[in-house]
Amino acid sequence: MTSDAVPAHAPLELENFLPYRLSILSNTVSQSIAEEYTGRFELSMTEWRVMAVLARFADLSAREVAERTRMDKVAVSRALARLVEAGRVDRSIHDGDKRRSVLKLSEAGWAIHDEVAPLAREHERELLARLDVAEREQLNRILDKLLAP
Amino acid sequence: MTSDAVPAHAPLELENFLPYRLSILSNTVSQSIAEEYTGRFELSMTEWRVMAVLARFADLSAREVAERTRMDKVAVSRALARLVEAGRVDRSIHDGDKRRSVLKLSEAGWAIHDEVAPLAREHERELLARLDVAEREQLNRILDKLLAP
DNA sequence: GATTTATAGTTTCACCTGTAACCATTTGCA
DNA sequence: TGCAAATGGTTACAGGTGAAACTATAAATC
Repeated sequence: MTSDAVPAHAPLELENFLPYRLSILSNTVSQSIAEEYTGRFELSMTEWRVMAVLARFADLSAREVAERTRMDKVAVSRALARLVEAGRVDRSIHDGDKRRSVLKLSEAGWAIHDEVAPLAREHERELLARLDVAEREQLNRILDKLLAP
Repeated sequence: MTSDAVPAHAPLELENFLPYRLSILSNTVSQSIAEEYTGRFELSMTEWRVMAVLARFADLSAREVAERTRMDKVAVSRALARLVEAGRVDRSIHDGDKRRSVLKLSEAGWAIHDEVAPLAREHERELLARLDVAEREQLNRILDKLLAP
C-alpha cells in the first residue's frame, strides 16, 4: 500500500454543488416553457420576458424594462425592435424627454400574452406539484433570502 | 364608474413566478463565479464545467461529458477543442472503439482546477451563509425533488 | 461477409449575446 | 448662457450557441 505523499485533488461534486444544481433546474424549466411558445408564436425567450413585464407594468421605458427583467439593455433594445416591428408592442416618445421611449403591449401583444401566460403558469403548477405545501413555503422563503440584494 | 365588461388580463407577477426567480438566481450566482476565473485563466464557463466534470470522473468520452454537464454535444466538442489546444486536457483514443475519445485533465489542467475549485466553493459558502441550517437542509431536499427525472 | 443502421464527434449555418463605441438629448454647474 | 458629464437607446464587432448535415467507425441484421 503506497503512502499518500501528494495531497489529493479536491474536485467539486457537481451533483451536490448548489450553483450547478440551480443552473440545471433553471435551464430545464425555462426551456420547457420556451418550447411551448417559440414555435407557436415565433417568440424568443427574451421577447416573452419583455412582454411579460410590459403586461404587468405599462408605459415603461426600455431602461426600466431592462431593470425589471434583469436583462442587458442591448438585449432589450433588440427584443423591442422585433416586438415593435411585429406589431406586438407600441412605442412612443416620452413627453418632455425625447430620449425615453414609452412602451406598452398592443392589442396583438395582449392577445399573445393571454395565451402564453396561462401556459407558463401551468408549467409552474406542474413543477410545484412535486412539493407539499410546507415545502413550497420553505422554497419561497429561501428564494427571498437568496435573491435579496 | 364604468362597469368592467371586458375580462381583465392576468399578467404574470414575474417577481413571484418561480421559473423567473430561479433564472435570476442561477444567472447571478453563475456569473459572479465566472467573473473570477474568466479573466484570470482565459476560461469560459463551458470550459470550466467540462474541466470540473473531468476532475471528478476521469477517462470520460465527450458524449459522457455532455451528459454529465447537461450541455449540448456541440458546445462540449468546441470547449474540448480549446482545452486540448491549451494543453489543459489530454485526449487519446479509446482502445477498441476508435470513435470514442478518452479525456482527462493534464497537469496544467489540474493546476487550474485546484485554483478555481476553492474559489467556486467559497461562492457557494457565501450564498449558503444567508440560510440557517434548517433552511439549507430544506433547500437540498427541495432541489432533489425538483431535479428528479 | 455484406449491407444497413446506430453512434461519436466535428463542421456549417443562422442566430443570439455582451462589450464597446456611438448618437441624441438632458442635466449639472460654473 | 455655455459646456462638460450623464443618460436613453442603437449599432458594430467579436464571439458563443443549437440544429442539422456530415465523416468515420462500430454494431446489428441478413
